[in-house]
Amino acid sequence: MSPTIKDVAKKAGVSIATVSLVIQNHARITTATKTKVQKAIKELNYHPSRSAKGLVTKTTGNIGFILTDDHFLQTEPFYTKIFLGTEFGTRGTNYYVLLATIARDFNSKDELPRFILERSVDGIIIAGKATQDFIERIELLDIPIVFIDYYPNSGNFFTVLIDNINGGIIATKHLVDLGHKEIGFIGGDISHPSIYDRFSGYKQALESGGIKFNKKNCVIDEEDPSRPNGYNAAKKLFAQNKKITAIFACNDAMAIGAMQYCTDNKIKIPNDVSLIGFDDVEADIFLNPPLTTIKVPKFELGTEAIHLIENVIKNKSYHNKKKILVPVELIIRNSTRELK
Amino acid sequence: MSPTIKDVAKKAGVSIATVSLVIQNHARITTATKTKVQKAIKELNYHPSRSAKGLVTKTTGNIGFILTDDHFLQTEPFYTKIFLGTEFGTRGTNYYVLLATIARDFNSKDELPRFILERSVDGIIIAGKATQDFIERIELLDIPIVFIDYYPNSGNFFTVLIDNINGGIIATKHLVDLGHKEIGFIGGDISHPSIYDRFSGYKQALESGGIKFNKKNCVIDEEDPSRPNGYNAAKKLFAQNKKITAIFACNDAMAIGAMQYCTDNKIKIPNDVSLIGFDDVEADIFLNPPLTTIKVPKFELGTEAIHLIENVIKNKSYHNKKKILVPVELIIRNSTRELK
DNA sequence: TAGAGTTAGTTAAACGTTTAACTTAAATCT
DNA sequence: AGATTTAAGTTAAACGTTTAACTAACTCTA
Repeated sequence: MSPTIKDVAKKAGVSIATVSLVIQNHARITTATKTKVQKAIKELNYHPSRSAKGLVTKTTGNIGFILTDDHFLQTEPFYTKIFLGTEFGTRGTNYYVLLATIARDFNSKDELPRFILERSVDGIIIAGKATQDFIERIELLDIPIVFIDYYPNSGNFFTVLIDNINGGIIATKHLVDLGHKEIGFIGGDISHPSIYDRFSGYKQALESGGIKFNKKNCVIDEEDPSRPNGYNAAKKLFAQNKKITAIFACNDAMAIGAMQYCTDNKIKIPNDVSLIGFDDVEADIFLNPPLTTIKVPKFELGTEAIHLIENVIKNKSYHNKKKILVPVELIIRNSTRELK
Repeated sequence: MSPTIKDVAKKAGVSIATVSLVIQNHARITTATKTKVQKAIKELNYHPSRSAKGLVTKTTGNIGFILTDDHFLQTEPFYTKIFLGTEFGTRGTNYYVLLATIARDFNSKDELPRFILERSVDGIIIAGKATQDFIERIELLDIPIVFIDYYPNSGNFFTVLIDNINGGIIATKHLVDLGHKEIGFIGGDISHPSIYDRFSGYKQALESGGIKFNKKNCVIDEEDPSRPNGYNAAKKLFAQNKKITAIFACNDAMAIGAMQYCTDNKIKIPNDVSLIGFDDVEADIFLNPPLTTIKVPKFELGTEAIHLIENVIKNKSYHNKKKILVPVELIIRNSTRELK
């Protein structure tokens, strides 16, 4: 049987309360007894029982991670990386993270994830878009929530966000710096704050570069930013403006689709048109040519979310909701080049 | 505050023991009181406290899922799918699954995953290869273990496996049926039972087809089955035998690498050579041409593992270790064709 | 009809922590 | 020196379940 706090107490010659206080490194304990107890803990290889602790503190030590199921059907393991980041982020803590997927179109008929119904989590992280219906039901529960790469416009939530505006700016600026003037933007799901912000960055950089924004250079009506939609968007874009010499795709999936379109239509990248994506997914370097993109530190988004929710759980009172912005980085590969 | 078993007992007019027995649907309870209690549970929206239960039963309700970290750096989300399958598999159960990654070269200096050290799991699932060092340390712990897509040759473990031999057979038979005679095999990490078995299937099907096995048609010395290694293996293969008309790659990643090699060297697929992979990853359908492959039901591997470990946990005594074989399926796309 | 057996439910202890309230001894103050 | 404060640790109750042992009410059986 595993040793309990009693065994430690006996071995160290103190009461179990003292052991408990040492574990929480409470100020009341002298360093002398502290070391004594710690020694006993080491020697017995003691680990406190989570159940017993949970019973009295009414905590579970778990954090729920929620994702819409469609993300796992995608080729690009974007949110998977983020999830992995959360797992890594818990290493210094006493938390475990529990994953659950919900339907992309979660609605009133759907059940909440089991760990929520059973109150098996102390807080939850929602990555990517979730339906309003879902968010509203979760909010009623009075459980700490942190969003990643999304925030509902219905309130002021804790969120960790990609610096999409700046990403949009540096991506576009890169093209401008290369001498391009007719710079297209292709995007999908423009109502998603991330896509919207990338588009904003695009417009800002254009303006800073003295280039007038032109609606004809934009295709933003695709339903979501997937490869096939990137293909379609590229087709539409060239139909709207034949003189395009550079394209900024709102993410790498669409960029890959656009690249496919170009290949199919004898448009050489980067000779005829430069192409830049956003996200930096693994597939990028296997493309022909390897894709220039904006690197999103996916892993970090996860670790930041853990730190944030930890704080939110600790200070329930801490109500000045706040957003954490994770910086992005330009990765120049071979799909962009100077305009001749 | 959440309702407790006491609230339910009071509402139903029974003792808390009765409520507990109803929850476990113990035979001692009449249907009358059972329904009475269940009604109270529903009305109060009662959910038993996992901590309290865990404290007395010495269980945690968690299952650990262990994966070497390199899998998450790969483009193909193979094990991610399996993990997701386990999550799905727990829906009918009372388990949660906790993910942890370990180093690919885990050795004596490395720490075991936290949930193991803290005894926060009732059983663990190990997906893919793990070092002998890791497995040995885990075994000492006397905790139920189930392997997925791997098994150490040091013993007789519970495992859920892909039917790799049959997969190798049907893949090769497909090529044989198309009239190919000079059929290459490219593989990496041949010491991995999955790769080894696919190779066995290849040889068996060759024999059944009346084709003599030829070492010159095989490249099996790549370190692991990745895209770049697929590229290299294809190069070696053609260097060994120019007359190859079909290739069976041990997985899709290598097939994709091989396809790249062919493209770079003006070898047309499927006109000049037919190519078949193994796994059926998302990327396959975006390839040019889309890849014929053997579909591995990744999701199912996960759900099967959950069912298996559930049983192992339940019947600790059940020691006739057993293997579950998950069937595979031939998916014909455009990378294979009849030999002219 | 008494006694034994069976059935359906109850009682109470136990699980391993945390923490408010308490104790004791030492330090500080007047 | 005696009273008061402070410091460091202890005591004991509480958290919400499970389950062995018990009880009371029936049902048989001879």
